[in-house]
Amino acid sequence: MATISEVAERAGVSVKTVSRVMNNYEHISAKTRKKVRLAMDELSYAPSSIARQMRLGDPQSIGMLYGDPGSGYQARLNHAVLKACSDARRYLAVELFEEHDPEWRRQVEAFLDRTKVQNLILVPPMCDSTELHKLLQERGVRTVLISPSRQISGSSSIAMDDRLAAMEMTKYIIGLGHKRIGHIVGHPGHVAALLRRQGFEEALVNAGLEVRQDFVVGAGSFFFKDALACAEKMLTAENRPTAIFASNDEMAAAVIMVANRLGISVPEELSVAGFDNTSISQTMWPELTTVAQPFEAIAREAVRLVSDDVKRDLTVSATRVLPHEILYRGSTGPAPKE
Amino acid sequence: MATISEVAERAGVSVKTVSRVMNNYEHISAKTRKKVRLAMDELSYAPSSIARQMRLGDPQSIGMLYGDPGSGYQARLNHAVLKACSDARRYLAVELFEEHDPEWRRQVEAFLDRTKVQNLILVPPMCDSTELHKLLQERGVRTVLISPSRQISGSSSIAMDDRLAAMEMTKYIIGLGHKRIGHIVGHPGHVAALLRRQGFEEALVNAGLEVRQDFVVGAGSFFFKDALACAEKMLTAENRPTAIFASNDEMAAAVIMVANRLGISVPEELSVAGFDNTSISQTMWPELTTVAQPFEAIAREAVRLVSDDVKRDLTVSATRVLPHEILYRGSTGPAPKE
DNA sequence: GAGTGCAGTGACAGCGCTGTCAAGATAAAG
DNA sequence: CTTTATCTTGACAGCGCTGTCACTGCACTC
Repeated sequence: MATISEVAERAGVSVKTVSRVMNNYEHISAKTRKKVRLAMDELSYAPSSIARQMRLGDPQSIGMLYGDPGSGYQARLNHAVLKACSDARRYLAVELFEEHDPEWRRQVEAFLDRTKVQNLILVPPMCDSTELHKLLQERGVRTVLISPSRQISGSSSIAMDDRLAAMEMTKYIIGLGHKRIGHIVGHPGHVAALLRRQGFEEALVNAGLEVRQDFVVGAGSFFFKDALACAEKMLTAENRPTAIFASNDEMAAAVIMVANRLGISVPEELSVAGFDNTSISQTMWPELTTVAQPFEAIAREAVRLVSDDVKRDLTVSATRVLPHEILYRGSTGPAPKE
Repeated sequence: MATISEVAERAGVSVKTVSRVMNNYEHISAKTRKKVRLAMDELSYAPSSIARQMRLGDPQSIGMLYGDPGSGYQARLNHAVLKACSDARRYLAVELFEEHDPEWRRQVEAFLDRTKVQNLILVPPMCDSTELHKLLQERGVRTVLISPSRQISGSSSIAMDDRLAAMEMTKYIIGLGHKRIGHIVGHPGHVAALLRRQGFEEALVNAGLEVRQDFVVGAGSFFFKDALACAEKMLTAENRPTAIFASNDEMAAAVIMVANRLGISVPEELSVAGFDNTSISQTMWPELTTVAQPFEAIAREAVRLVSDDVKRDLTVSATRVLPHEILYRGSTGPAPKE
């Protein structure tokens, strides 16, 4: 409601000075600053990001390319970014991005033109498109990548430590007494899937357990449907595993499904663990033990990174790794007695 | 890239005239109009919605309050609205809305102030908040409701015919030869759940089948977890149903889960149908027969409704009902022989 | 006491667009 | 051939904000 000039009038200063206070300009006397702050509070003034953006490319504006939230992961992430912006009182311009659309280039350009966004948050899979990065670089748009498969020079990125988390999860399962543990591998094109597998195998090796190759299976995707066959293969094998750690929640849910069908009870006869803490993990019954991606923290950090403080002199691309958490829920339990 | 003044220059007219052409102003000579159009095309000009919004409340701008997309329904709907705006080249301002947040009022007001949005698309459950409507009315914001539980005077709304769809689905199941059909009721606070139940019962009655009250159960929610018990109750009953129609996909998935556990094969011994066509319906195996909400059409219509053409003289609130579709997939089949 | 430097502030313009008003052009009317 | 009504167009201002530049003090120097 309140406009900047009302604040200025109330504080008895010029409009420009109010602007300076807002943007933490250096050369402002403490007294003036306080006066302005007070006036702003009294009028509960919030700057209009619209007007800011108008000033040809407000460096404050944030954009996000929004993929199809078909997967729980996408949905959670999009939501988290939205929330982080909302909390930070930052305006988020959202644009749909359809990978397969041959028009995507035009779409993105139109988006940038319309919104004059200078900062873009890119989530998977958009963050791995070389073409997209080239376009953005040409246009001088700064990007922050969330869990990219590889570094892009000039972009900082934020991720969690998939390998470590997978290791911890596996260690936990081993700690429950399990000896025969299976893993369902995710999409091999995603680095995350590889890292999770690595962490899994590493934990087994560390514990002196054998890595049975017939217990590390994957169907080339992250999908429920494809995981069904993998789970079936493992669970009908001789000396079947007593625990299965899937590369994501959806596939873990498939394991539970198959176990149900085969009359194997979870967690009594089979422990199941997933990864991501997406909605399906609590939809299932028993609820899935899983790795909680720090979605909220990741999003908050992303917003922070595109903010003023962080100078863009980093030609070196920094990666920030955020801590995860393991959620112990009903789908895992002590290994059954032989 | 191109700005309005470039277009004006190229067309040899004033900036204002270009603006008039864009907005389909009446008194423009055909010749001028054509010239301007041509110049716009040549420069592939797209108006900056930012600048428009700046002109204090661009009536073109659309906003949306964005709920937690935890459920597949929410995610699909949000995505569809986003896509519709993108296709219509309309700028969508998105704001998170947390029902339980005591600060919601402030949040929404700040959002409206910041963005000057004049049109708001409201999806469930936001579209049913009396408080919210009061606030929006005070501020003169026009709203379009998607699948509201009840009419709000002054707002037009868009919905599908839940009752009819449920009837059709049930009729289809009956057509497959099923005689004992169960229904899992959704959240009784949602009108959709009630309508679906009505449609179900109506179809049974029409077919001369008995409505067994022990086969119409609900646990007061739309959740997977709660549906498990309902399914179990029905499936362990004597003379169990040979088909179960759940009020949404998530609960239908739960039915499949329970069936698996009980060694009842789907669809050979039990047909299962859901509602909504959310992602879980294709995540499941067999894939769920379900009612496809016309998400895309609903969203497109919503965008159309907030557009200029439709005058806001409708003090009467019109409801537009969009056609649904039934998706026949693997989870339903002919009734087993007795 | 005049010169230099910088902290602190404001006047002004302009981002891309549209509402207002008024002028010029044309058509209809007298 | 004027007068009036109507159509078509442009000049101008201003939405809320920030970059630029220029100005005022005051603290130092020599």
